[in-house]
Amino acid sequence: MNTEIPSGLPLRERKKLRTRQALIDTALERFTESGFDGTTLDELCAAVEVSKRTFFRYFDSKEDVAMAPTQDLWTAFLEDLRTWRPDGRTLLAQLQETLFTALGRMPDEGWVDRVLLTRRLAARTPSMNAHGLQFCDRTTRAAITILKERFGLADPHDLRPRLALDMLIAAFHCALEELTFQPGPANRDDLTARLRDAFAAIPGSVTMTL
Amino acid sequence: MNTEIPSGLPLRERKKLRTRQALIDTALERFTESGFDGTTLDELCAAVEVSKRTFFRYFDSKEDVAMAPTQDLWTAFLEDLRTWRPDGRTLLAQLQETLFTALGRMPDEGWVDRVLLTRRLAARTPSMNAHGLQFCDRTTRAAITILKERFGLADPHDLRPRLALDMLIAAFHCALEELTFQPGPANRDDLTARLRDAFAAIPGSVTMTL
DNA sequence: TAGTCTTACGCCACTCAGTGGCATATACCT
DNA sequence: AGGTATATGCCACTGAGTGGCGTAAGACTA
Repeated sequence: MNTEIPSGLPLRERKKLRTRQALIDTALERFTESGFDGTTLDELCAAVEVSKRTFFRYFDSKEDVAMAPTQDLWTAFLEDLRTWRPDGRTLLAQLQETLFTALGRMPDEGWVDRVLLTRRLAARTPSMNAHGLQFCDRTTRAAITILKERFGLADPHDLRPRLALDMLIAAFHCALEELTFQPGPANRDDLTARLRDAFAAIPGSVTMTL
Repeated sequence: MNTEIPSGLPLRERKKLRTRQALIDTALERFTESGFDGTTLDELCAAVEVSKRTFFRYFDSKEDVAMAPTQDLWTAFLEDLRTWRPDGRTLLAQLQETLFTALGRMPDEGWVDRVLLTRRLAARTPSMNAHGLQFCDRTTRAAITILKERFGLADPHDLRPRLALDMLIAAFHCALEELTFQPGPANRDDLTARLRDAFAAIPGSVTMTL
């Protein structure tokens, strides 16, 4: 169920990582079982044996703790984007590849399952959905800032980078949703495959007729 | 500052419309002046001389009241979408036109200003931004449902309609953002113009190279 | 115009998320 | 072992949002 704790760190740091992970796991468990609104923070904190005050030193909100796995992916994405050299291909194609790279850096044991739990929770909890979307929005803006820093992008009113990023996110959401409704367990490769499909559908969505 | 009240309605309904509008206007005023978090619902309710209990009979949340103007547009959009006959053109092109039509039905006195106030508030208030995005998401899903009802859309795994809708929303956000940073007042036509620019940028965003 | 019915509203008490302050404990360092 | 830094716990508080119930005000009917 867990991401292993790197043992090279000082005891204090290891403890912190462990409580953090315990909060995430327990939260996903309880939220899934009793619903997001049906679980109080006091209950969650009691289960992990941590004070509510401490909870808020680890996470910004009740929604935040359940979003952590997804958050990890996009944090990795932004990191990769910072150390990235464009080749001749399409911006969109390269963003897609960067996302694949980031995806490859996620723990492949249980990570996708946690992401799917998050997604299913968001599907039935408006405030979680809202929080997740807001996080995507922040990521988009951060990515644009990075693009602007690394390559001039002379015209600040050029809307294309922003639109390209939004398409990336949209495709990601599509892929996740497809995977959510897929019966049986899923792993990182399944997500990758769904992502490829979603990316492939982008050009057609612009020219599609009814 | 106000949307006029249709005088054909019974007194009770007119009163309701008036308190609703008063809540919206006062909220935008206070939020803009003192910040979203710097304004309590008790203050707002006191200013409009309404109990907090009543506030929640009109709106679902504190964020909701400030989003009302934008909400009106997308509600109109969905209405138009329901009574819509496809011609030979691109799905995306027709969605764009539907949005323009809906836009034409908004009150052109002050409406855009309210939308811009909302947008500026969202820019500096995470919870408002989140709420707004969540609303867009709901709209997207509703639109897809409508599309599916009206034309078979045989394959439920065809991602293109969803992606097209997301592009429409992305372009709308781009247009709004551009308008937000434009100095001086803005009217409905300005928004229309920005929208055209944003829509025009979509194909290029797929093929753009860096 | 009176009488009744309906519906919106106000009030009150309550739950729960989130915050600030301060005392205490626990890991770190020398 | 002793001093320092930092994470945690406890307590009291604010503010959003809800449920229940009595009351007032608009809406139909005669």
